[in-house]
This record gives sequence, C-alpha cells and structure tokens, in this order.
Amino acid sequence: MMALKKRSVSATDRILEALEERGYRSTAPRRTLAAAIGQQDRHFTAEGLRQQLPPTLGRATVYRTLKILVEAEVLCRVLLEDGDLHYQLSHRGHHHHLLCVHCGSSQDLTGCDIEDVLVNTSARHGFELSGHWLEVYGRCRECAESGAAAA
Amino acid sequence: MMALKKRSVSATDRILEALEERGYRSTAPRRTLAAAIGQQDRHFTAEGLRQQLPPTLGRATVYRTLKILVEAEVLCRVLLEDGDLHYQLSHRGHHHHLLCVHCGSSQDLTGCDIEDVLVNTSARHGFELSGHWLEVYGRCRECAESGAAAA
DNA sequence: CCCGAGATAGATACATTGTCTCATTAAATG
DNA sequence: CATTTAATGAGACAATGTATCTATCTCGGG
Repeated sequence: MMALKKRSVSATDRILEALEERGYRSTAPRRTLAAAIGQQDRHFTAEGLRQQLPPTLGRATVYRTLKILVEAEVLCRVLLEDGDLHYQLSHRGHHHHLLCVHCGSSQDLTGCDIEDVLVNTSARHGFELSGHWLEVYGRCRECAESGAAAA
Repeated sequence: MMALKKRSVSATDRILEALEERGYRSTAPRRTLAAAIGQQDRHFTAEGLRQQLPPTLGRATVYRTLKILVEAEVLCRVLLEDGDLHYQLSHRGHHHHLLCVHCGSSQDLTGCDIEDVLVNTSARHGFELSGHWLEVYGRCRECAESGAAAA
C-alpha cells in the first residue's frame, strides 16, 4: 500500500526545513513544536497550541518559535472577526483568507484581482501603496449549504 | 467674522448625540472624553488618549466608553501595520483606511469597488461573504512627493 | 425640589498575550 | 570531546483590556 496521506509529514518537515535553511539549530523543543503545528488542521492560537504541548516546554519558546516561523513565512497570522489573533500554515507568500465564521475553517483566497484594485484605487488618492492586510469573513460552501443559521 | 472652523465642535457633539440616542446618560466623564476625542486629528490609542485626560478619570471608563463608541460606529478601530490597535473618528458606516506609514495620517478609502471584487471572488470559492477587514499601508501624496525615504 | 431606582464611575484585582532577562543546557564544529 | 554560542525554561515584567465592587451620579416621578 502506498501512503494515503503525507500532509502532516510534509507540514512538519517544511517547518523543520525552514528553520534549518535560516540557520536555526535543530532542537528537541523545536521538533516537538513542528510536529504539533503540523497536526493542526485549523488556525490556532499560541496558547491553544501550548496546551497541546508538554508543560515542560516553556512559554517563551512557543512564542519565540512562532515568531520565527511567521518571519520565515511558514506560518501566517490570521485575524479573526472578534480580534483574536490566530496562526496557520502558510502555503504561498502573500495571500488572504476566507474565514468561515461558522465552522472556523479557512481557505486561501487565490486568483483574485484585489491587489490590482487596491493599487488603482490608492493611486486615485495619490497614495503610494506599500502593503495591506485583508481578512474576509463569511460562511464556507458546506456551512452555507447545510443551512446553518445565518450570522 | 464667521466661525472659521467648527469641526472640533461637531465631532464632540456627534459623540454626545450618539450616546444620547442610544440611551446612555450624559455624565461629566463622558463629556470630558467626547471633548478630548473631538480634538484628535489622528488615530489614537486608548492609553494615548488617557494621558490627555485628567488622571482622576478611571481607566475602565476610558475603555468602556471607547467600546460603546465603536459599537455606535462613531469611532472605528484602525489596525496599524505593526499590530497596534488605534481608534479614530468614523465618518461613514463601512469604509477602509489608507494609512501613511511615514506621517501617520489616514484617509478614508472611498469610491472603491473592493466590495464588489470581494463578493465575486468569494462567490467563486462558494463562500457566502458576511464581512471583511481591510487596512492599506503606504505613503500619502505629501510624503511621497516630499521624497521621504522609502519604507 | 427632592427621592429613589438604576446606570455609571473609579479603584483595583484579574486576565490575556506577549517580551525580556538570565542562569543553565544543549547543539554544532573543529 | 572540548569549546563556542545558540537556545531553553523560569519567571519577572509589560501592555492592553475586562470584571468586580461600592460609592456616586443622573434622570424621571411625585
């Protein structure tokens, strides 16, 4: 039999590779963290992640590592509608998220022309655009079709 | 002579009216707060505002009032590029901000078709859009023209 | 004009999320 | 395997906001 899934493997490995590429040492705490992050199938909070880790793993280590991984673009930060900051695995460089407010899933927003619209609109204001932050909230196809109560 | 400016007056009044409309009582702390907010010409933080107020005005009161005003849509929250949360007077219901990373000014982003793009793009993902959060960072016309160092 | 119900204020404890310091430990390398 | 230096974990500290509680103030009725 062939392997049925290799996602969790590759996510964990991708994290470890990113650390190595950047010259960070391979340590037991980081391997533990990488494995835990690789198992997340939703966006997660720093504290939520920490609860899934051995309590011997220091809080500072969790935050330090998350920060490194965001800088390495392996993780991206997700701002929920209520202002909560979550993290999730990042698949591309710059992208946005469609966040389902009902089931908590998220999809990457691809093939969109938002960047162009922003550039044009900003230019009309004489504004020289350097960056932006966008989060989109709503209900994913599954939740919409299952007739979940509207928000 | 006619009055040259009535902006600060109307901003303060607008805040007080919004409170009254919603059934909140007119109290001395709220009037003080409204006056202080009316004088801000930039987005501000809760703590920054507090420093401009008499220290007898409790911290909880500042936060409580800001929260009420955001709910009343008199103020809106602005997320800076570094993650800092600021507040500023809101002029319209739903809108976005062009935030100058150089001088700290902000303009409202109007006459844009971002909403349409979002609706269409989301629909392609089977996503039923209910809301979004967008902040745009860059340099305003003045800063761009004055040749301020690029970010 | 005063009273009483209920909203509000301020003080302060607490909560959350994250950063900093520092002594100790562990990884990489010759 | 010894040395160098990054990384760890514990816990103090910081920033920002919320919850609790009692005293006070506002507003409407009498």
